[in-house]
Amino acid sequence: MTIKTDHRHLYLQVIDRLKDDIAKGVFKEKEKLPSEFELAKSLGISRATLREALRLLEEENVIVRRHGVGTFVNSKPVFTSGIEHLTSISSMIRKAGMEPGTIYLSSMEALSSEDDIKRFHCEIDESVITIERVRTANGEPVVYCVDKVPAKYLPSDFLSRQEGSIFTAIEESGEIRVTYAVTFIDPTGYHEVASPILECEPETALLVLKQLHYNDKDQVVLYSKNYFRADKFSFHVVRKRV
Amino acid sequence: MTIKTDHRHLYLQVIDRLKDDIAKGVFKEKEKLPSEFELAKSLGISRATLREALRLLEEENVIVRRHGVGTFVNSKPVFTSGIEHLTSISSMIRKAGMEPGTIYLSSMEALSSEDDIKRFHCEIDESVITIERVRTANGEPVVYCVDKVPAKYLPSDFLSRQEGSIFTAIEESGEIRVTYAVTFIDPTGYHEVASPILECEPETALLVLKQLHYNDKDQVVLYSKNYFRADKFSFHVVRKRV
DNA sequence: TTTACATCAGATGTCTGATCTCTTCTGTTG
DNA sequence: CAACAGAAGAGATCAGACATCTGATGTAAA
Repeated sequence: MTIKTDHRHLYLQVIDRLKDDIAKGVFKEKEKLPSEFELAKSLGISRATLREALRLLEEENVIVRRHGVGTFVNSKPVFTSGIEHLTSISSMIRKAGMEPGTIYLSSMEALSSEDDIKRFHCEIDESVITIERVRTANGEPVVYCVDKVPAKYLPSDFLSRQEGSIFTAIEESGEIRVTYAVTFIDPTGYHEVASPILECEPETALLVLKQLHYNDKDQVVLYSKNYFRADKFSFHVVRKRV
Repeated sequence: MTIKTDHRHLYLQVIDRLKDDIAKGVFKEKEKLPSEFELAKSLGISRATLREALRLLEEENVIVRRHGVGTFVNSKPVFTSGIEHLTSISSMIRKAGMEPGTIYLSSMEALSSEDDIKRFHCEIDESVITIERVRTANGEPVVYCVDKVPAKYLPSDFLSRQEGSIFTAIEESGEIRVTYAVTFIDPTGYHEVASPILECEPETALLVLKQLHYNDKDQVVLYSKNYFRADKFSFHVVRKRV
């Protein structure tokens, strides 16, 4: 029994536990999973709860269940870093085996523009913070980021910090949690601002991801525009038949 | 009672039924859903089965459940046409209010190349069909498509048809069903083959989607490379926090 | 009047244990 | 050897109970 009691729902903890076990190799590819009855017993939970977890793992393509046969671990834990998962740029760079870095270009605070009001559904006299940064991989510039966030969502001392993740700063108070984002994908050839900053030739294509980050109340809390060097980054998506 | 008995699992039928009801407006936005007990009773199923369906609907963001409060219909059925759903180019064009068309450039049948063998896990002497087409919207070229598919997956008379969806042709026999695809997103500036075909200037950016289509046995049955005019198409993704 | 606390009803979360149905294996029979 | 019947094991579904959370309401104290 751990000190820190996990207050999240049980089936979510079970999902994490099973994913961990699969990742650690406790359960190997194909076959392997014990029957629901045994698995529930060994996890110390009821079969009903285990089944809720299994159903979601099946939906995520982590496992496959066959009536009357058993539950199987799906090999290929590949696509998990696809664009449909919201991950930070830092972790993407780190996963590629390189060291992420950040160069702050500018921060400014201004009253909300017409676009801001539309985006954030905020008041006309609200303060909105705009931050420009360049993300680097092993010291080389790879992404140019422009982030906009209403000042009320950030700690008051944020502008003076000049470092740290905006994401983390927003969630710092504990009142806001970014749960999902809608990303618009937009290829660009030469971009007069981004291309020089990223030190790339005019013929190097850029991929622009415009993202609206939402909290659990479906309010936009962060708008970011990221210019990726297409020759350095690769994105993929798993598309499901509907 | 309908004649055709539905042999799919019960919880899947329940999901469809609930989605239908929401679409039809039987259950309106927010609030509305009866308690699990009542809903199960009115659907003639057990609460456990209903809960399996509800859990998946929650995962799909169709509903929201709050412990001790109730189950609510999530408004905004918006983003459903995002890139994470596998839809045909025709339907994308039609949804934009334009008339889709197809121009066949070439079809050829050849023995598998080294790449083909790697992609399809096929034999070295197998026949692979390559089809080049241009998709049009209101007569204007917007997408250049190169599709590759092992001949064994297609009806023998396919090459002589010169029309119809490759997708449909593959599934025609009833033995194969494409269940999902993995799409790699790749922006390009000028492309020496695609750009002239799409009649676009060198500075018009292209978005290349390379897709591996899988059947339910996780075999690659179709590889397609689609060049979209970036000024005509827009893609978006809903990214979930993990 | 306002605030704080206790209580309660109703909803989802979890558990137990049983039955139903599907798939696979195995042994019998012709 | 093939066809069929049965058994065993697994997931699918069911029925009902209890646990826990949330929101509303009533009541007493400030």
